[in-house]
Amino acid sequence: MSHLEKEITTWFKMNKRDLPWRKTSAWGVLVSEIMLQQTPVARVEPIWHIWMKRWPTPKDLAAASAADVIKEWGRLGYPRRALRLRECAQVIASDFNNKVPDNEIQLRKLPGIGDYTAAAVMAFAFQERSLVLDINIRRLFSRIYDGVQSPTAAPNKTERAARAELVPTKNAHMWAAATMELGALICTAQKPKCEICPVADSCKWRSLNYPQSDQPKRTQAWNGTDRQCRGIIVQALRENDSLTEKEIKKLWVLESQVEKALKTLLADGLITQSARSKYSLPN
DNA sequence: AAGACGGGGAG
DNA sequence: CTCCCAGTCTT
Repeated sequence: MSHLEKEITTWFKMNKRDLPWRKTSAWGVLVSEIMLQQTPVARVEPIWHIWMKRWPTPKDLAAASAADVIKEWGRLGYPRRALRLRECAQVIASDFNNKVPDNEIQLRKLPGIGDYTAAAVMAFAFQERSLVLDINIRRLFSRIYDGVQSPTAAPNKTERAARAELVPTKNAHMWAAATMELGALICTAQKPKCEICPVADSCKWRSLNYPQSDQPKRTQAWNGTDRQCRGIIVQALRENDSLTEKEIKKLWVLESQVEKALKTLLADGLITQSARSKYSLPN
């Protein structure tokens, strides 16, 4: 075991958070990983508990209505994730005997599961060796090894190869969890806590006296008509049971026709009064 | 390779 | 106000 691995895993055992998805089923891990995509831990926790109680296994979620799924998603953001997670549950229920596949290739094919989530499920649900590269881990290694404050927008081949070299043969899942936790709690994007970091002495960024680097350009959330329409529609879904499966799906499948979908909903009286007043819509 | 896609808490 | 968050999917 390398010096760095020892320091980080020792720190992890002493300082890790007691997160509910660290002691749950593979399905529970998968649900948490989808919810955690671009979404802070603190906001996910309460919703995760509600989902696991209501839909304890894939087939339970597979049987839920799209409207209920959107409603229970609450304010997590990116509500299409909720629909994809439901599709994912339907595939697992029908094609995988209601069991989350323990194979990265098959996981990667499921809707809403990309490189990160497939690797994370392998590590955290099945304790298998995989290359987990989330923003926390990427930032940690960017600083320690590259001396750069912030990682690039997306991992490239070079980065993946370099980080794959670091993944230990034994207890790779703990390496993933520990580096992620260190990135999330100590090696933070803003005001990192270097004075209490267990590997500060090994950090190139620190030894270079913290050179600044531009944050990769993040695409601005678009504030056009379509987005406002989607907000109205989601609002209506949260308050209204009348939307059909087909109508809901149309909102995300036909991205360019959201405004048209909204008009349909208005015409059919499916937009609630509170949504009308919130968005100053005509009655 | 670049954009779209949510929402809210922190500074 | 800007920045950030256990990314994914589509041009």
